Amino acid sequence: MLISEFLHNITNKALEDLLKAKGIDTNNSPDFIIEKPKNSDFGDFATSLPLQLSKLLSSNPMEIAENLVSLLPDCKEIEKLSIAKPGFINFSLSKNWINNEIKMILVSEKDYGRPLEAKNFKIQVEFVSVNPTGRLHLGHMRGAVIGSTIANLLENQRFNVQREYYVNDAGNQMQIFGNSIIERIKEANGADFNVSEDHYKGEDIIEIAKELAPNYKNYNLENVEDSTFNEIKNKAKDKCILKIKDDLNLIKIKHDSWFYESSLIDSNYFSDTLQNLDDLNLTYKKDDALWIKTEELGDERDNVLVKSSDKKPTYFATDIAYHRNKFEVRNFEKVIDLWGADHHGHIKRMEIILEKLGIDSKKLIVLLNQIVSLKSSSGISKFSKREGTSILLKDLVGEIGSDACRFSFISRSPESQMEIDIDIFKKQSSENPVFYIQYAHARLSSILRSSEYFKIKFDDADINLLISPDEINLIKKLIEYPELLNRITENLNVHELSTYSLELAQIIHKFYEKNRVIDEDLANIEQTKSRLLLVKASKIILSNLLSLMGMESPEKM
RNA sequence: GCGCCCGUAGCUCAGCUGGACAGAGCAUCUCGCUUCGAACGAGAGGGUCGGGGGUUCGAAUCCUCCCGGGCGUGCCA
Repeated sequence: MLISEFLHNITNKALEDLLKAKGIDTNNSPDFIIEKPKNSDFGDFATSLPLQLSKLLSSNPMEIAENLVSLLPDCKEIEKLSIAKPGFINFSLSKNWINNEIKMILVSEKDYGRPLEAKNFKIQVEFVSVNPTGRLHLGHMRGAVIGSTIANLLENQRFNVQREYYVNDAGNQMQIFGNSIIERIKEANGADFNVSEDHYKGEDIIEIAKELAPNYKNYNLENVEDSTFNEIKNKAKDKCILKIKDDLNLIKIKHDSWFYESSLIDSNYFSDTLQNLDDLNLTYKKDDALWIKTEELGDERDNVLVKSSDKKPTYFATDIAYHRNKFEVRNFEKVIDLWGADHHGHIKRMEIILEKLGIDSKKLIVLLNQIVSLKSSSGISKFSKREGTSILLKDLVGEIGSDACRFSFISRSPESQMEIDIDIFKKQSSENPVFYIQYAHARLSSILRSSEYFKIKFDDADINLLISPDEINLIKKLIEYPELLNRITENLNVHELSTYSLELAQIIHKFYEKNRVIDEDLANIEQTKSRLLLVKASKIILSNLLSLMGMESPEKM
């Protein structure tokens, strides 16, 4: 159990006792939190419960605080309880308990902060899911990095996690993609070509077309037959997906599952879903199209499921089938989708349809990240795949590296709007805070190498010798780690990982500057050993963090 | 117009379900390497938390109204 949970439990017990003594129904007891105060003078944890109770008990918060404290049990975890104006209770943890945590870090290593047993709970994290109509660019990185970090974290917390990429290969964009490829093949083969407004214009498209061109030298591609069109489109799609996989690989992302939109149609699961909606009396025909009655379910308007023009399903229609499949066929107990903010209007109608299909929509969690836009001296421009004006992921990673890229996106909360000035972005990458964190790791590694060189064994070191402010600060920061992981598992705010990493690195650097670890004077060997223990524990936590964020933990830099 | 999101230091951003003096990095200005890595540390300056009301013992955080920006409001995805 987390220490904050433990403190909450005993405080809650004291609260109930207090209310009973006053003859108040315990059902009225307020929710309260145990939190870490910003100022460490106020102990390791604190609660403002007495302030919250003031009205209910109609008495002075300071008195309530005293009463509550008197009702709290003596326990080995707590060193000191105190009250502070205007009505806080402050908890200081016992040295003994803290020392045990440090030992736990050293024993558990990668498993520190993880639950002991695997959770039998299937979670799918679906992220990236960019149309296979070109390579990934800067605008796609945000969701990719956040999604992969969430998946890493949930896996770390022993959920049964599947990382999925949804391949939108059945829609209109694929037709445009196919047409674009064919024009570029014609171009590559020296024939007349016609790249218009509606075509994808990026270098990546030209590259794919060039690879395919030799196979179609003797084809007349002017009025191409459906079969040939589909053949070319599919070959180009496959090549494109391989390139997307290469791109993802560059930023340490590997999906477990690639789910094709086309498979929903081929397997008749899509038509089955339509039938299902029809059975629920949710669809109707109008203007030669098939509509769904989302307005009466609370959406802004009704939506089209099957288009009149080509009798093909809309994105929304196949997405209903896709999400139904996640829950009904594959039995995920929770699904986390990472979408760009331009999809936010899509959430509500998806949820109401899921409910109609008998699926608890709370099982679907959609995380929106705000769209990334490019800023330059000429103003703000958008990433446009169609226009090919984006900055390719592979180029950016090649220039500034995966770790700096990942950190830049992890460290911002998803709802913050990013207007990236690419020159500043690149410049900041060279001095990216990730290097500050990694440098701390490299320094710790260096110390441990020295200890091996001097053959200093410190398994039996005495943690009680760690008493300087820098050492205490470091220890306190380390034992926050399980609380951090627990919190992010709940709120999915992975940018807290980056904030914590920076704080930890800072404390490590301060500790390093002021406390020489390896003292060559043998009279101080016990202190050397205890500090080595702390160094090792710090390195474990730092390395775990970097690993969760998908970054390297360098032994040397 | 309507809906959702955002506005915190010169710049990029944190600030965890309201909590105890508004933070970090970069940039600017000082200072510190004969000892484990100076990709570091110590210190200084810099903010009416977009603005006005309100709720509360307490508001950057909640409510409301303005201002400014993003996204959505397709038989695109």
